[in-house]
Amino acid sequence: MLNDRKKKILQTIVEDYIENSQPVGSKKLVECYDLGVSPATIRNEMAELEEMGYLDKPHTSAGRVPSTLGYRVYVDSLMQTNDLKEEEVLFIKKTLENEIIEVNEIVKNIGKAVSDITDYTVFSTGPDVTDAVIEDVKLILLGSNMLLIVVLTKEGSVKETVINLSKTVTEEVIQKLNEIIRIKLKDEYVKNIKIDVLKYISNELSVYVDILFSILNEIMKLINENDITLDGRNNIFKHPEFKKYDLAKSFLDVLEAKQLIKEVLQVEDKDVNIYIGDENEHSEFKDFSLITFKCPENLGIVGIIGPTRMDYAKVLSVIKYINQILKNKYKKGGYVNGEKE
Amino acid sequence: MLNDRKKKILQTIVEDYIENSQPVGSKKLVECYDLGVSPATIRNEMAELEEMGYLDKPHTSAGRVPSTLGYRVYVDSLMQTNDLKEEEVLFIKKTLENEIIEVNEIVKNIGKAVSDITDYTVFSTGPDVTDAVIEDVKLILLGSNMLLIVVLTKEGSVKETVINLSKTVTEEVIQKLNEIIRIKLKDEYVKNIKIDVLKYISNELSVYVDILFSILNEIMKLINENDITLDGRNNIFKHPEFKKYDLAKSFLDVLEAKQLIKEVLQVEDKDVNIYIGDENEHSEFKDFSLITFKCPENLGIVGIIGPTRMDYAKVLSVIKYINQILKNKYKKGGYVNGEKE
DNA sequence: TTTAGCACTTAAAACTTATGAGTGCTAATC
DNA sequence: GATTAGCACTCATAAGTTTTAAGTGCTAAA
Repeated sequence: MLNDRKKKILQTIVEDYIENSQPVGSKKLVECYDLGVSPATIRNEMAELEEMGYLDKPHTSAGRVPSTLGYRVYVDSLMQTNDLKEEEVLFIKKTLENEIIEVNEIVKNIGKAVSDITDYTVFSTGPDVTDAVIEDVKLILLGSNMLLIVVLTKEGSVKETVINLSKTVTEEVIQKLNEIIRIKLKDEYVKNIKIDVLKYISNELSVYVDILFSILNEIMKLINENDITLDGRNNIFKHPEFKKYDLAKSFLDVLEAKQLIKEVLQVEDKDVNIYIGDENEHSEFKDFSLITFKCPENLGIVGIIGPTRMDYAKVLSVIKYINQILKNKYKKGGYVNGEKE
Repeated sequence: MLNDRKKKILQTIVEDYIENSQPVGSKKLVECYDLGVSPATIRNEMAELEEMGYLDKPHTSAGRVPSTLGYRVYVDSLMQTNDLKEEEVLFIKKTLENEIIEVNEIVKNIGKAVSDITDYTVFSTGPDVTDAVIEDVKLILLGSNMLLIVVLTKEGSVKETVINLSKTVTEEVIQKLNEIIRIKLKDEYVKNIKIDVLKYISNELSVYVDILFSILNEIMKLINENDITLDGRNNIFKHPEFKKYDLAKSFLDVLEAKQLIKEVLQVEDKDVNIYIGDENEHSEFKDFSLITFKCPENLGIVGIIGPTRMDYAKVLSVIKYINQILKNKYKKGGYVNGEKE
């Protein structure tokens, strides 16, 4: 479909534009890159590439800019990932070596590393809870009417919350409730825990049925919640397109829409997905590009968001490297309760 | 020092500028406000006010703008707080009525209410830990080598963290450690807990001295940490001065500097402090105004940050009202373990 | 097929000229 | 003496104009 020269030209334009954020003209292309033909030839090719939909022209006398389709082709078949710089490798290693207590922290470290190295904004969320299996539930009475609920999963996630109890209960009652809940929920897949299971549990114990129900309710909330961590929020200011007030504002507004971000991260597609500009399903993202990365061993999902003129190759190189580290480190089925299995 | 007319003119200029963010001229002043004199007279007065340092002139043909000193005088002696609108009163009441489980949530609710009503950015932090008295410490073994540490204070704050244990320990050992720690720390003022106390505790138990020490260490960290909550981060976009890219950027950068914000909130001055522009000690704040509000009954501290052209009267009215509600609600010495004492 | 040459396009930058809001001063008025 | 009408002056902003330069597309020659 595209001859080699067109491919080369398209690739060069995309890469130059990503680097300099300036429309690329035929003359510059010939001068800076070794293409072996004259500007006129390039112009002819560029005109064809534009007609085919791979390039856009901001206006007649500007150079060319990649279209969404142009980026798409670049990302799918022209781009190549590179080895990271030594300091980047070291930085990632160091960040991922931070002592990890709880499985959700792994993805937090990843998010931090990626945002620092790429200069983009990164959001991340821990292991998918619906795949999780409950390991243990602990109820701890604090004072006379606060209850700390801790849910542990086999994957090593620890989730806690504190609730108010509607009436005062004794340590013994709590222990009994805890025992019941533990027996019923231990080794259960989170996705299988439905309201009727909870009803069944609460039926067994009629005196404290209201307390039990509110505890179970809270447990449901806990295990189904997945917090979003945001890194490098202000990194947008490092990219010239965001000097436009409105774009910066809409970007920052998107970051605040946690629910939206949750949805966007829950893609059931490949492990690494790239959504360029208006390829994004949600219109709020149409001026940005999004790369999602599902970490191996269900460690979590990371989303990198930046301008459509994003350094896709760089981001993917980083992801690739991190993916490899994670695979080695957490090879055999995940990270459980603070140690490798 | 300032005659009544000058006061009236200064007040009117400040208020008009706060409302419209446009330099105020003599003609407009006479037209819109009932001053009873001609523009020429106003001009003479304004020239004097400028000479005295209360007004600034962006340029010859612009109107006047309050200087820091002008705002200062306004805030100190000209401004009057107003009753809130009914819907604002209702909104605050509703927000503060949210079920509160833990004492730190009160100030979070306050922060949210203030940022929603004032359209400024608000940060908040819970009760001052150094005044706190430890109520209880709970150690809960999760799996074989994760330990959940919970510290309760008499004030009703609950702080938790999970640590990795360097070696596997049994439930019994943890119980024993917990007992020792509880006895030593219960009813102790946080500010009195020093390293030597901890050393003394750990000396009593020599076998697990390293584990105990890391637990104590973590408890120290926990009780001395005070998280900052941020509300209405993107509210800055509601104020025209932040259409200037650089100002918006520096504002958002300040918000990320959590350590700086912590310092700024720890003022040991009055309960309500107003820092206008370059009155701020930290140069990062010199383009903004900051109002700090120390909630009654040591519930926490709230900081409201906005442009120097901030609606001080509005913010103070809101603070005043909230202060009154809090005083009534938590009258007798605070909020303990989920209920009023 | 490639390219030199050139007329054409156009955004952005650099000037230029209004416009108008606001001032400060002077001299007349209350 | 305080106030104000009148008016020349200032200056940022907006609007309009010209220049510049980067880039294009087309034609005809290589």
